[in-house]
Amino acid sequence: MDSRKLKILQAVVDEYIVSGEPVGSKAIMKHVKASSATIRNEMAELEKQGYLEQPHTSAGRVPTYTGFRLYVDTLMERSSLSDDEKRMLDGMLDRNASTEEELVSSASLALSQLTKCASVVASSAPKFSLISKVEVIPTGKRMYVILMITSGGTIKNKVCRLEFDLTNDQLQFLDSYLSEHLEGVPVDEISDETFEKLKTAMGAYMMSLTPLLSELFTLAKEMTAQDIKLSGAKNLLTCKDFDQTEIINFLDSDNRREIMRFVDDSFSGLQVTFSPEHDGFVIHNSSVITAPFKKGGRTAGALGLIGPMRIDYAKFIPYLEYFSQRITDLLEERGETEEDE
Amino acid sequence: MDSRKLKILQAVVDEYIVSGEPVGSKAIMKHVKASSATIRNEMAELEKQGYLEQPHTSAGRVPTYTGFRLYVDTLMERSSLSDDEKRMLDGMLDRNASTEEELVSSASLALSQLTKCASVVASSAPKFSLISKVEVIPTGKRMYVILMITSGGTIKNKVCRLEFDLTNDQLQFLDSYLSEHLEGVPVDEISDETFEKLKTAMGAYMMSLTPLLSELFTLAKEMTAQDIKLSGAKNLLTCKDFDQTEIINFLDSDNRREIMRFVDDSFSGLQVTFSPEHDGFVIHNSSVITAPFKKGGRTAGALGLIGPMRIDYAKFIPYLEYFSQRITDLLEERGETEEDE
DNA sequence: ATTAGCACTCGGAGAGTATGAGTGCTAACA
DNA sequence: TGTTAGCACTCATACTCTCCGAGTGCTAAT
Repeated sequence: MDSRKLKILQAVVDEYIVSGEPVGSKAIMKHVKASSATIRNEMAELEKQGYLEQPHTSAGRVPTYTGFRLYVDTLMERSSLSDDEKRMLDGMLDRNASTEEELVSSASLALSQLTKCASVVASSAPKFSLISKVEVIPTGKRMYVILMITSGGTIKNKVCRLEFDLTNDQLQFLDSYLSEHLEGVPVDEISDETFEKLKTAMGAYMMSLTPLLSELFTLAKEMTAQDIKLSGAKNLLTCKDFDQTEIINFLDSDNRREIMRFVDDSFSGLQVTFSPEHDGFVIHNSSVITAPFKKGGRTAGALGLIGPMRIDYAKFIPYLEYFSQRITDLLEERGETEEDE
Repeated sequence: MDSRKLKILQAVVDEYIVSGEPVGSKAIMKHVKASSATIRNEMAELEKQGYLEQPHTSAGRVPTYTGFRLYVDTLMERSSLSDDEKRMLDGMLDRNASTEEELVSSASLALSQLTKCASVVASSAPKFSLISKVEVIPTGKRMYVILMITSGGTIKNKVCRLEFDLTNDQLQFLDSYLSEHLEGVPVDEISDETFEKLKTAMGAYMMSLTPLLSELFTLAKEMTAQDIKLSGAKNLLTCKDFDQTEIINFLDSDNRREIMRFVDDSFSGLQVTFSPEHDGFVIHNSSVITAPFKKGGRTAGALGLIGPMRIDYAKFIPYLEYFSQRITDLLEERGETEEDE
């Protein structure tokens, strides 16, 4: 493809990103040394090739999804971060966060504030992390709390209401059995089979303990479930590129699944995807940028940005990259002092 | 005040609630035996008295806040629930909920779905509940989890990252000290003084344990903090009586405080308040209905509904009352089988 | 005191018009 | 042959104007 045509396409996208309105041939003259007539001819061809489109006959051109794709993949010139910017981004990260989750959340919050978009954190299920503690604690009559902690530092608990109170015997047996057989086991190894095995191992206590075990089992499942957290979702509402009712529906729906779909395969590296590439067009006219972060050498999750297709890629992609790099670094630092996991 | 005038006011409000548009004199004729001219005269007077107002000269009348006040306080005819309705409401309540929180949440969710409004739950801080368990659990290097459970069944935990690892001695000492001196203590008795006392009691361990204690202390504070949960907030966005940007701002702001303000004094009984009565007009044109529920004879929280001023009071107030009654009953039933608290 | 009748008001919908940004095409030019 | 100036054409947007009708207040009759 003609190099001038590419330049024109780039100019159209650049211009469209800042203005949000169809771009005419005259506006392009600032970027490309050619007359408006020439540019018009080229734009007509770019339209035939599917990179641009006209909302109506007498309007300027708007990049199509294919146009954005090309722009992001090869045309765009990423701006690199100034030291000032780096300092600012660093300042927004919560370095005192005591958990990985808090650290990543702070990055997500910062992103959503800086970009006025929604930001998402997908903590990949720490499948490789081990159960470091399981405990059943009686609280009030017939009420029990199951507590589970992993080596990764995740803590979850579940309240369980039984039909009958447990005897001390039962409780002690359960407690010692659980600590002996579950602690040190990778969370993702808790399967239906382990559940069955556990049940039979209870022997005479089986009847009374089964409800507790089943709760314990679902708790373990929740542990391995990939978690997703959205921040700044409200920003999407005020973004005029989106259809408000569509956004409301999106926020209403349980969007975890929806989001997961297009965050999932981003774990290998920075990635930009557009709504036509997301199954079922979750939000029309949107794009998603994701960057993975690592922990102990393995991808531990991803940081994402959900915004309109005309988001300022050149500026925000570096933000995202910087955050994911810093998170990786910080987790590394910490990892050195914790040998388990 | 003239009885016919009251009837007319009632008719205007009734009509306005269903239509959402200014009500003309002709529409009132269906409800009041009088000619449109008579009704017009009366309406003009009601306007002078401040109960009605006209958006513009040639439009019908809209009730003012004062009009709504009078309507809700004395005019309105509450519909009573049919058996079918009761069954439906019962069905929406999660009777298997293992915690009070889950139970009340299910009611709140149901309310927001039925009314297409936002619903709020304010669990009054269970000040009278006791700490039934405090535990410090090591997880990974320098990482500790503080776990606190109250007799009411609330569980909270906090991750704490220390500068140095604790010795077994320190940990054991802390654990036994905490269980001895904190378990059985009402959560709201944990004050700055207890914190100081705790610190000095640590003796030689003080230096190393203080960070943990301070986290423990904030955890206890969080326990007594009144909690508020909003469901169906999105409904407010689609409600055409509200200014969208105002709603977005409201959702953006940390609305707990805002909401608390007008839920707080509702703990004595069912109550309807209007936005002009809420400090700072949190949302223009809104009204809030709240109903308290009890536990062990004491008010334990309130269920609330946030909607437009033209919400269907006659229908929804009974819903709210029914839910709060059922919750009170269910908590009572459970209370009987749990003697503590 | 109530009501029928009437003139008046005013927001909102619809039609017609002007504007101007932007196009495609043609013909001239380097 | 690729580029450009010029021009006629298109069409969304904004604006004005008019009409309509729901609803009012007032007056005079009941």
